[in-house]
Amino acid sequence: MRSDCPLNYALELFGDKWSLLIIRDMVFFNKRYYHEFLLSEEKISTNVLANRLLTLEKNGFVKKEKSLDHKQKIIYSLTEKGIDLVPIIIEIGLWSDKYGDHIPPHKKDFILKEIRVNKTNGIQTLKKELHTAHNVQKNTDKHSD
Amino acid sequence: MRSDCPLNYALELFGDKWSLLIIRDMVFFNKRYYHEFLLSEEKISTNVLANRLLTLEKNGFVKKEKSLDHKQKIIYSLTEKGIDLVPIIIEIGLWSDKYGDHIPPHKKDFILKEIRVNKTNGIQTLKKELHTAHNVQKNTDKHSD
DNA sequence: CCGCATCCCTATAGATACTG
DNA sequence: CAGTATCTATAGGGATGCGG
Repeated sequence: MRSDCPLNYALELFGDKWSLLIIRDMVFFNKRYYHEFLLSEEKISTNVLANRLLTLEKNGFVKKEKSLDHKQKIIYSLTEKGIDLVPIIIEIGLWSDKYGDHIPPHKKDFILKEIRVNKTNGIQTLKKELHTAHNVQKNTDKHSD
Repeated sequence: MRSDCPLNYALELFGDKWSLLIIRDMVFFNKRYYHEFLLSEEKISTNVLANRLLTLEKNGFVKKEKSLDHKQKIIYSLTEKGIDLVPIIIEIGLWSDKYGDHIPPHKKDFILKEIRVNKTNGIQTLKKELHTAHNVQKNTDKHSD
C-alpha cells in the first residue's frame, strides 16, 4: 500500500480499468458465468478476466461456487462488500450523464434506472435481489452491445 | 474507447491510480502547486505527475495558470467538471469507512467531514470555495502525512 | 464444452537522474 | 520550478494449450 488514505485504499482494491466493469456486469446485467463476462463490449481478454476474478475473490468482492445442475460450470456472485460498490457506480453514472455528451442516451438507461430504484427503495432491494440471483434463475437481461 | 458505456467512459478518463488522488489533494488539502502534489504520501513520481496533470487538463478537469506574484510558478485549479468528481470521492470514502478497518480513524476525517458539509450545504458551497481558492490565499491545511 | 494457464509480444506505468 | 530523458517494470492483448 502506498498510503493509508481511505481513497487510496479503495483505489488499490478496485481502482483499475476492469474491476468495476465486472461488478457492473454482475449487478446490472445479471452476469454470473465466465463466458458471459467475455461477451461484454469492452472485450476483456481471458487472462485479464481470470486474474481480476481471482483478485476480486481474494479481496472479498466476489464469491465462486459450482453450479448445481452443471457441475463443470462456475457461478460468480457478489458479496455484500461488492454490492456496496453500487453507490459509487451510481455516482460515476450521474457524472457521466452530465459530462458524457456523446454517450447514446439508451446506454445510460441501466444506470439511471437504478438511480430511480435506489432513491425510492434504496440499495437494500438490490441486495435482496442479488442474494437470491444465483438460486433463482432469472431471465438474463441482454447487455445491449 | 473500449465502449460507450457511461461507466467505462468515466473509467477511461479518471479510472487510474493517480487522477482521483490529485483531485483529492486539490479539493481537500488545497494543493495547487506541482511540488505540493509531489509531497503527498503516495509519492507520485515527477513524470507521472506531469503526465496526469496534462491529461487532466486536456480532459477539462483541471486548468493551469501562472501565478500573478511569482510568474515562474504555475497554479493548478479545478474546473466545475473536476469538482463534480467530489460526490464520487465521497461515496468511495463511505465505502472505505465501512470496509477499511485498518485505516486510522483520523485519516478518514477529511472525507467524513466533507460528507457532513455536503449533506447540509451541498457541493455548491465547496464549488464557491474552490472557485475563489486561487484568488484568495488560504491557510493551506496540512496534509497529515 | 468450460474455466482458466501459458507464452509471446507490445504498450503503458513508473522510478530515478537530469535539464531548460 | 516544473518538468524531460532514460531506463525498467508491470499491465494487457491475442493465440493457443490443457485439465476436468
